[in-house]
Amino acid sequence: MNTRKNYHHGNLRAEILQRAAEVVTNDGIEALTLRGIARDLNVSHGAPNRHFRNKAALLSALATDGWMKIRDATLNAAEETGSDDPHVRLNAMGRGYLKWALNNRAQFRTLYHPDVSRFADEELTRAMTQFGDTVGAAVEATQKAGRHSDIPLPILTLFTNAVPTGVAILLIDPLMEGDIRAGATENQDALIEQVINLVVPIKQS
Amino acid sequence: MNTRKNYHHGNLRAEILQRAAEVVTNDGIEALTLRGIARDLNVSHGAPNRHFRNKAALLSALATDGWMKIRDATLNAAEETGSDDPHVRLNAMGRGYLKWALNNRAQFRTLYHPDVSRFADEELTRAMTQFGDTVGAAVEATQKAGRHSDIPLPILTLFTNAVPTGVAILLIDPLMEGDIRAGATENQDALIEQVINLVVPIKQS
DNA sequence: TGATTAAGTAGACGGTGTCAACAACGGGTT
DNA sequence: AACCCGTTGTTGACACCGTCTACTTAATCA
Repeated sequence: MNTRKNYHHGNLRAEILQRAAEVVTNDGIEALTLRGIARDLNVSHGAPNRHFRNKAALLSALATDGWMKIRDATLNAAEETGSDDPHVRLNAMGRGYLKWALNNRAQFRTLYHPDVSRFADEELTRAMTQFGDTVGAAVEATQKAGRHSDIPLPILTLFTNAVPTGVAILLIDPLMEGDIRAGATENQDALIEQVINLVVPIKQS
Repeated sequence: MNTRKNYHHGNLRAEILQRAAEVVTNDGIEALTLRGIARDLNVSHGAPNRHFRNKAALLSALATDGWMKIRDATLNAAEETGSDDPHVRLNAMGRGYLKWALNNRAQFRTLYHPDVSRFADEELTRAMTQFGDTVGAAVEATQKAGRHSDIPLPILTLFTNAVPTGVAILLIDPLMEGDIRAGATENQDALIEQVINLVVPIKQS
């Protein structure tokens, strides 16, 4: 489609990232290949190496993007409540996280993929840290407001994080679909709401 | 060590599985290679193909073994309580699951690895179903005993499953170790106990 | 204009999974 | 005992992959 005549591509790096995201979405991480992407972009097989030191770096960039996006989704969900009740906000964050994960399954998978985390570069760790800080602060706020005030904050944070993470992984795994028919899109929102309410119950005021 | 003179190996399939488990444990899934295993066993590079149709089938067998082992660990933990209180039993199951996962990190990772679940064979799905049934029954028992009796059983099951799963994945991910220093082995048991108590509180009698 | 550097190309290398053709073994059947 | 035949292991080939190096082209800037 892009009948460029330029020898220089201009923004190959961005196009590689976009195409990689498509491939991961359509065919999964295991189908991602540097040479394949180069072919898709009508570019020589060595071109991607100019922009990504190796395949792990590409994966890493993809995961970095994912962490930033899921952080945005989480934060936006909190803002959209228009409330300043920590419980209401954290509850919304959990739902926002889960909704994003279920609507971007392939990219979500990259976040916890072994090939990614093993060779994480600095950008990736920073993106993860930012996400962790964001939800960490929200969890702390709920505890100060009285939620499980008797247990250590790190434990409460771990628990709070684990539920959306675990639910997303269970629901996304194709093998589980048989067991959990709740994955159907119709009642997806209801499912999310009910399961998140178990972690962060909204106080009746 | 095995200075076999036989042309026929006898139990090559079992040895491949064992060696594969070692490799995964030591160097991770991404280091697993059919040819490498063949080399390690002093066998031609094509030999493994007689026992596993392709690499995915080997991974699948590994995951099947993992599901059976983690089910055993879970069931044993319940038995060792010597109690018939559903809450006590389910609580112990959660701890047994988590302990097994943290002590067998590499194999645990195979359970949710994308390359595995995508090409699951019948054995694997059966092993997963058995695990699911086991904990599903335990969860149902707690609900009948009064735990969250107001919400649908599938939701409660999903939630109960998600916590140990999510916690294990978060603690195992090498990138998280910075954030969650609770992974240290000394207080690992205490951590497990506290986080599981948040999902399945033990009734004071 | 001319030099320097970034960006893309072309070819090679070793490694991998998988397949097909072949060879060795072992257990029945006669 | 001789034979047959299916199982298991071997060998060689193929296509593909990631990565490296040397080369070429284009763009920038003094």
